Amino acid sequence: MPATIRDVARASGVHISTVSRTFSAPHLVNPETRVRVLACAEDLGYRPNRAARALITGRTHNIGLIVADIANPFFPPLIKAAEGQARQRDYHVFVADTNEDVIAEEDLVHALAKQVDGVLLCSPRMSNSLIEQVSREVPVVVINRQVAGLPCVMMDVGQGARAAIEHLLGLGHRRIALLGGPRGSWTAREMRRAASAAARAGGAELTVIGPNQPTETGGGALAEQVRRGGVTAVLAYNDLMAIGLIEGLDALGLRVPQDVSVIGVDDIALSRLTRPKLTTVATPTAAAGRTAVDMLLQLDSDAPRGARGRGAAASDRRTTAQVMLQTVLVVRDSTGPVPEPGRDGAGA
Amino acid sequence: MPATIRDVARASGVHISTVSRTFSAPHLVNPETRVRVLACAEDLGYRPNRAARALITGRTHNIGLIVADIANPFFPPLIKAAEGQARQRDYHVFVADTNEDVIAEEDLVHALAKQVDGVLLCSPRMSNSLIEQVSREVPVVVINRQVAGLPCVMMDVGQGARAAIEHLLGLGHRRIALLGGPRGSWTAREMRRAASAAARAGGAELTVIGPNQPTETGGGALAEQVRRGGVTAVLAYNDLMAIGLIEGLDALGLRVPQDVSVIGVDDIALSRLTRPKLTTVATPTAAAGRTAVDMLLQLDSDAPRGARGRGAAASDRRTTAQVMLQTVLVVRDSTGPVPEPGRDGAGA
DNA sequence: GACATGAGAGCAACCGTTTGCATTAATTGG
DNA sequence: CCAATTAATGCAAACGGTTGCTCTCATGTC
Repeated sequence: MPATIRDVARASGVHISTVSRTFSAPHLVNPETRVRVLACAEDLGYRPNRAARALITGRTHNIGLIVADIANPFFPPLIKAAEGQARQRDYHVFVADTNEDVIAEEDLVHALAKQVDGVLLCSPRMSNSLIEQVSREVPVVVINRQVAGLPCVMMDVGQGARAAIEHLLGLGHRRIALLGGPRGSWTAREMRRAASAAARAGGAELTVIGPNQPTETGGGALAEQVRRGGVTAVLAYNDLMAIGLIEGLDALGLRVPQDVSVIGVDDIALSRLTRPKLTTVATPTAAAGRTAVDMLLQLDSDAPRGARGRGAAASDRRTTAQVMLQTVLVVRDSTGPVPEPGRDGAGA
Repeated sequence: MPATIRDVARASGVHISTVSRTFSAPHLVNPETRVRVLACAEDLGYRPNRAARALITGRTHNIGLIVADIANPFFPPLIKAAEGQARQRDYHVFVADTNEDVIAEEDLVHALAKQVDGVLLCSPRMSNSLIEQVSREVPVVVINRQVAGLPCVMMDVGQGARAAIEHLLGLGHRRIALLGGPRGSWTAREMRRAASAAARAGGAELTVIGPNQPTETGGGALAEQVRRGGVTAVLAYNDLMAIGLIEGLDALGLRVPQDVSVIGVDDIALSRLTRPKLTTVATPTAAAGRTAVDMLLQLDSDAPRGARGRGAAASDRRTTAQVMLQTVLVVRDSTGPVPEPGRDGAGA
């Protein structure tokens, strides 16, 4: 069985409180004593029991990260960044996956609440009011969504979508489709708003198809619909859907970008590997992960010990930071000039 | 602040031990009392504090899952399967990522040890002796590696590699390269052994290139070397490397499968999306995840409470299960007949 | 009617830490 | 030389649960 603080105390001939202080408040113990205690601890392979420590300090030094789908290549870079940042601050990240399921999401966050000091909700699918309720139980930072009164880190997909549409307009496209994201996604709503506005401003027609599953399969399934729509360009909710769509279009004999231009969002590693290489809106996922961890830890150090919950949490925080990270359009090979130039009267 | 067991006891007019039993041993409390307690608990939003419970029961109901690289698409399906299986058994999975780093791996497993009931070591890069040492501290199930005396779940990549080589032999290839995996990988060693044997048996020449980083970049970087080697077929350590290699070969003007045949391992979702679609050895990752969780939980229920560690753990377990899961070769479009048939005198 | 039986609930010790307070010894200032 | 301070340590009460034991009844048995 693992050595406890008592074993160390016995071995080094001091009281357990001295051992405790040797680890959590070294300046309070005599250097000589300290080295002796440390030696004994080392000797016995002692490691403080975090659960016991958490019980009394109220700090587990763990943070939870809930993502919609760990298999979606969008998330891993964010997860890694968060883990790295947390590790630097002596925290651990526990990742959990909801399978894009609202129920599982709620269950998980509750289950996690008690064993972490805070939760990062990444691309949550649940309702704002549910999120607010959760935030009363455990400190929360929301990623990829705006929730009033809660700390959020968002990526400016609105601007990204606008840039994408303008890029297409510049290539002469006037009939464009938007492949919508999953129901409940804030990002999907933002994209839709921005894309519609940009299309309208440019005198183009934007057809919205969705909501959809944000996967290759989801994208591939829409190929037929895209063809029937007679559009010359498509902006997809994410790269995965874009890639699936290209695959699907290919099966229908439509070439990208000769027949149809396709733009994705996220700039996942994969988008550089497919052929054609994907034009996409790059989102700063790693930065988002790091920022979110910092915000959560900040929140956490502000909160007086044991003062969690009881409604006050969300409201009386002096400044509830909301960070918007910039996106950038990366033009690669999946977009090109509209097939029959001038047909819509754009140029002349 | 969250309601504690005492609040519930007060509200329902019983002793805390009765509340405790209402949750952890319902049959010991009078049905009437039980419903009253449950009602109060519900009312106060009471949820047992897992940390406190863990302190005395020695069971956290969490299991740790340590993977080499969460961004490698090989892992997510395994993670998801493990999570699902665990959830069914009322356990939670905490995923952590080591970045293919031996040091981080060791740190993580130690940090996790105290807050979980067991650890799943997936594709560990550390030495066998280190793994054994770790297993003395916390129950461990090893995935994707064989460690004597420890429960392991492996995938039969040896057989897979053999099948792959034989497939290539059947297509007339006689000069084949093997792109090795990362240093310390058991899978890489197994593949190498089996592939060498199969090649020798078929009268072919096998060049081993490696060890390498098991990523697209790692694979892409080897294109030049593959060309110089003058081989007509390549078996890569995994799909990611295979895909990277194809990309790299393409940049050098070599076509797959016309000029070079390429086979990967894993059958990640992506391998169906690239062009050409990848021929690959499918590994039963989801099954591995589920099996590993079951084995760990089994282990855990065998162990008498608090009897962890002290050297006995590994040795006196009556049966240390070692499971080998089958792999299967999936032939797609990245393999084809050798360029100049008969040049090596195979057919006639 | 005495007695064993068992169900239901309470009591209190315990899990491994942290931490406010009390105690002691050594150091400083006047 | 005494009082006041400070440094180092010990003491014991928490934290939020679980569980072996004890106690009280109500029931069933002969």
